[in-house]
Amino acid sequence: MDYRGYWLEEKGGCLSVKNIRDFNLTHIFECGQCFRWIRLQDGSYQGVVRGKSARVSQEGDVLYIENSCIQDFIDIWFDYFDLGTDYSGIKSALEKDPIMREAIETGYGIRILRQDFWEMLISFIISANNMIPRIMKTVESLSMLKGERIGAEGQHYGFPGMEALAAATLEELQQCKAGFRCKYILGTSRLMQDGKITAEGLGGMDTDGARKALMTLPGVGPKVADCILLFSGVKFDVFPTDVWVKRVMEELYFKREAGLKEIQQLADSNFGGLKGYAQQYLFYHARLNRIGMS
DNA sequence: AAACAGGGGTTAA
DNA sequence: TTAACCCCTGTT
Repeated sequence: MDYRGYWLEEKGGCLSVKNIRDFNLTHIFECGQCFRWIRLQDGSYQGVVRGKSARVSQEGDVLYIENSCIQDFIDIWFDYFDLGTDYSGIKSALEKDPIMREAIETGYGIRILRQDFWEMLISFIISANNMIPRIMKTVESLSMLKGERIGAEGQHYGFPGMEALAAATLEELQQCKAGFRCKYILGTSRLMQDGKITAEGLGGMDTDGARKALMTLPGVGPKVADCILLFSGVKFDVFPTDVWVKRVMEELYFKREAGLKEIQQLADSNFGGLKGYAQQYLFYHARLNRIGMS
């Protein structure tokens, strides 16, 4: 059947989605936005989304989702993979700049996943002063520790809810190897229980107000706040600047060392409201080509 | 084999 | 503005 320009078929418990454009699973899963998708030997990816485990793969303009059905596509995948957004338009708006043009060529299939706000909040607290393989291990063990068993054989775990983490002890959380970040996870979980900070609430504020509100939570500084806003789809006019983005901006735009403030200003004047997307293309480009190293 | 360097945001001083 | 925080990986 046709659903908003995509052709859907169910075959033997596998859903195929035809006519995907501006879409590459490697670009999407390796651009630093998510921590729960693992690349398997055959190039497919295994992950957990909204309390369900899934395996996805891609051949050209067809996306395959195992153990999924048309209703799941309508309920989950269309939104999760941001399939209602025209990335060709975003890319051509950004491509006026020759440096961005090259970054987009590298990561042409990037999409910003619409991930769960709570999961992003905790995941990016864990990401501070940390590297991706370790963040993935910590998120996984936190899920095994406090999340619910899911999957056909119960071999996977959903991301733990706010109540489960708020009720944990510091000693319990230390098992997931988050180190000094454990006290931030616990502190933020307990503060969040009053329900004063929500994705909807932040979405209604201006971007700077939303960032400041998030920064009242322990373990959330400016970079982590911007990641949370961007990767949960609350705000797209943020430019999370980690070491890789700093390096790529210095190497390609400034041709010198640059401070965080001037990087933010340049991103704003060059990319405007699309700077969140620009950051993703630049991050992927920088990491893949090790820009700014050596 | 054991010791050490490197990586990486936020917080508190 | 700068040191301390924690743990894993890679190198000596």
